[in-house]
Amino acid sequence: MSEKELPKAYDPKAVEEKWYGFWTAKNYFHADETAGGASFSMVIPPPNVTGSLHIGHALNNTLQDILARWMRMSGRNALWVPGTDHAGIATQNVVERQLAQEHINRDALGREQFIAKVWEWKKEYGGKIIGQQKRLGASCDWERERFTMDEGLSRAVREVFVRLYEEGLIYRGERLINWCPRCHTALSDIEVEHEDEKGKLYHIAYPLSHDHNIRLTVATTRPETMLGDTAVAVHPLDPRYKELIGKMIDLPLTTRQIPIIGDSVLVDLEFGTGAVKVTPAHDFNDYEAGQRQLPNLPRIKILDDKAAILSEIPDALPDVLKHIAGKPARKARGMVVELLQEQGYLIKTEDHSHSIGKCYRCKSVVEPYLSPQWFVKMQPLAEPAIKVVEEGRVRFVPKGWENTYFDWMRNIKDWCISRQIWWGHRIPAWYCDDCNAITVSRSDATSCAKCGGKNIRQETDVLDTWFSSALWPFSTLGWPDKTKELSVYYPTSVLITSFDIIFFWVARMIMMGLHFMKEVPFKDVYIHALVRDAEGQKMSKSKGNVIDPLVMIDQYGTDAFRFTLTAFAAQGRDVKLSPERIEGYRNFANKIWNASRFVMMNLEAEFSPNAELVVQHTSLADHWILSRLNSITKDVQAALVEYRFNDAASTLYQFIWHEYCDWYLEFSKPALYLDKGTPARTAAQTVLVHVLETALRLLHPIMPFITEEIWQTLPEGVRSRKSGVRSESIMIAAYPVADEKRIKPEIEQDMQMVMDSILALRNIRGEMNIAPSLQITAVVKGETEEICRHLEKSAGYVKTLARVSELRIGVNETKPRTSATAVIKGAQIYVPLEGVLDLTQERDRLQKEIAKISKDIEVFSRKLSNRDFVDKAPKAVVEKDTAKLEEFRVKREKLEQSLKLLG
RNA sequence: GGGCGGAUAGCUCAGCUGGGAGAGCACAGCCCUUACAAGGCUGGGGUCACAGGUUCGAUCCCUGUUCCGCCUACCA
Repeated sequence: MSEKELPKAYDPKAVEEKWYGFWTAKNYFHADETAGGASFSMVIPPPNVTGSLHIGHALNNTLQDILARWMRMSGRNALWVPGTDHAGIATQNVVERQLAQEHINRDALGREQFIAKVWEWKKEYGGKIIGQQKRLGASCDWERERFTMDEGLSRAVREVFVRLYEEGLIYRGERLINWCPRCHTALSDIEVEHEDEKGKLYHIAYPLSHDHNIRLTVATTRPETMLGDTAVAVHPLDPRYKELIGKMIDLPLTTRQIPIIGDSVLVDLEFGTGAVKVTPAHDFNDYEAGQRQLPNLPRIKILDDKAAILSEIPDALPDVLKHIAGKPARKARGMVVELLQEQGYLIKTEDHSHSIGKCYRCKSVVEPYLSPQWFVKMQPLAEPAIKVVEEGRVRFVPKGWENTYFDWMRNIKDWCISRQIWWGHRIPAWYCDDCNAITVSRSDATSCAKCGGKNIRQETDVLDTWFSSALWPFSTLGWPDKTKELSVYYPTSVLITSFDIIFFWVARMIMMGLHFMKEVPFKDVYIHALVRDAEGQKMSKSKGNVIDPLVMIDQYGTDAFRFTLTAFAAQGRDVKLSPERIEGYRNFANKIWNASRFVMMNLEAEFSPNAELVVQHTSLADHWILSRLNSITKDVQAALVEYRFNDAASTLYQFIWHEYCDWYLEFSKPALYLDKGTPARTAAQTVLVHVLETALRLLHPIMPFITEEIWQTLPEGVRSRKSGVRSESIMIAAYPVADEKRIKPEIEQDMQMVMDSILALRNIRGEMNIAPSLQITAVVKGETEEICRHLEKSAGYVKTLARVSELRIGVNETKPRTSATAVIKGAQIYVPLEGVLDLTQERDRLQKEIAKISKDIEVFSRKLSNRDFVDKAPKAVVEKDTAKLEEFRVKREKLEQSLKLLG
């Protein structure tokens, strides 16, 4: 047989590292900005340095790698920029925890030392995820790997900050913001996750100042904040209370008297008691209502930065504070309620569920907190960003996500960008102790820009991590310098990401890209699904349902894992993943492996394809598989263009397994068993290996490793060439392009008839329990001479694949006595059963089939006797159905005859 | 409260602009046939969530209902 033999089963471990090393050594992943040609570019969503590759990254990176490899093979100057995000709060938390184990406290360490520790940590662990992306096969240009805190990107951050400040789009002010008492920092609105919680609604009576016998009952879920109440609101149209507006009320537990105000936004007539306590320092609604109604309404803070009750609150009774000062808000709640009850102010308590905000990093309850922060004015930036999506200059795929984007963008609020942590880009602003002016500067300031004084100190806050991510598409390409990279690769071609960071990242990139580059950052945004477990649950460590990509890769191989993710990445659907699925595609990899092994076994070492021989000796099966190959090449290309990754995957799966392996390899066997050098054999070999080689190239973007491994073992002459030069790797070979002339529907139809005949005969064998080893006789009655001639030519296929020793074909053939019958389009097939038959079973089968077809006939007759249908439906449809009905009738007649003949 | 998506075979899902319901897995039967048992061949299995409407005809379009996800919100 052959000199070249592959191992019997595909072993991913043995090949993956080898080829990844090869590709890297050859520098294939590197994109050359001076190379010219049409470019294709993407930036990776930078994973957190703290992260390790989870299944979401794996899907995200796989899809990008498919595009990168496909585009590269298609001749584009393809760049995929990798990198990591410093992930301010997340990383600081991780390092703090690590230090805590060594009993080191952040504050004791000091800012400088702590940051040094984080860098140390980053150096040691920050590269972990990069290594994992490499195991996934990611073809990123690693020479261009960036980090959001590296020198160049930090420069971009400062440039952006200063320019926005100078344009008046960044400002500092005291506002009510979301505060995480655990991380000890401000958060932006979208960094707060809302969760439903079962709580209580407390009804508390506030006595009117001028007459203690009249009491107004307010309802609240947070009684402890009442110490910060500075008003009570009622609806201005509420007949119960409108007389009271403007009157004063005594705030229980304090000596404070506060006004009753009317506010139609704050108060819902239908809810609670119709009266609301107003705590502007600790509630967003109340803060806004205060600004709306009484700009001078005092804001009394009652919680400190750890969400504990302050020890000094204006007008609070001393005994109250002695009691609860220093207690966390939640604990204080019960104590306040107790006090109110003792003093007769608590009217009642009822169950009530409402949503509370939690920190997206540490899940602590977030407090509205009054503090000075830095903000970006968003509306001027949002408007052009809305426009480009409306105009289609940025296209979301699937389109539905555009609504999500618009909703948020049209109601956008100013972005709180300051964080009270240490790890991140320190805000380049300096406060002057002499004149209080703020100096904002690209380089570290040494004196006050206003008074020239040297008494300045830098802002201690750092920027929100997402501030630097927003610049990613251009900062990674060298901005603010005018680089060749920017001119070649910006705007990038497509961004691949998941929906949960549309606000955090996608929207902000569009805004910043438009503002600073005057051009969109990417033309398409492909939003992929979220990966869930087999039960549809979000994967999380606490649920214990996490599938570790690295474990899957170890177990089933990278290619099988990648293929699984691709196959399930249907647009707009969540991916439900389970190891069994990966196993299924591991089997696919093995199938490809063995098919290749078969091909190789049937090639001489010195084999070289012979195109001329193919022209002269091409069989029907050859034409057929070539037609199918070109047809699916077209489909795969079309699917990739439209980001229908799953369609590309299933098309290839279907073709390789069920057309190439199941049928074509079997068809080719007779020719392959001819003597060496026989023209028909050489022709078959040529087609066999050509289709394999093309299919491997089509599949390479999804399954890079196995395709390279097999491709490299193919004989020299059959590996595709690029401009006449044999490619030294499949990853730089040309991506197949369909040759439309080779797609021949009539050939596919002819082949279908052959396959139908084989299926029919197999079916008879199966149903009649004819031993597989037993050769049978088959009689075919074709409806026309043409059909008979065609089947006669293909008799070899039928004989081999259906194990038929004697095959009689003709228009005048008749049904032999006691034979099984099968009807296919254009012919009847009979198998004499003498010696092998089970009459009862066969009778059952025929009766069943007659019943089935009778039902079809009934349906169609009814349809065709409907005058409306015949008159109004398109002619072609009516004709088609009429023909079908006739076909069914003939078929039924044949079946009934067979049944009779069977006796 | 607002919005989006889903409901098709036991399971997971395809079904493009309406024209006799599909795949994979699982299941059952038969096969170690010289590429592959991680395999081959064959088979069973569905009122397309429910109720209306449009149409000659609806899994597909429209309306409503129920259930399930998710996003979003200033639900004291």
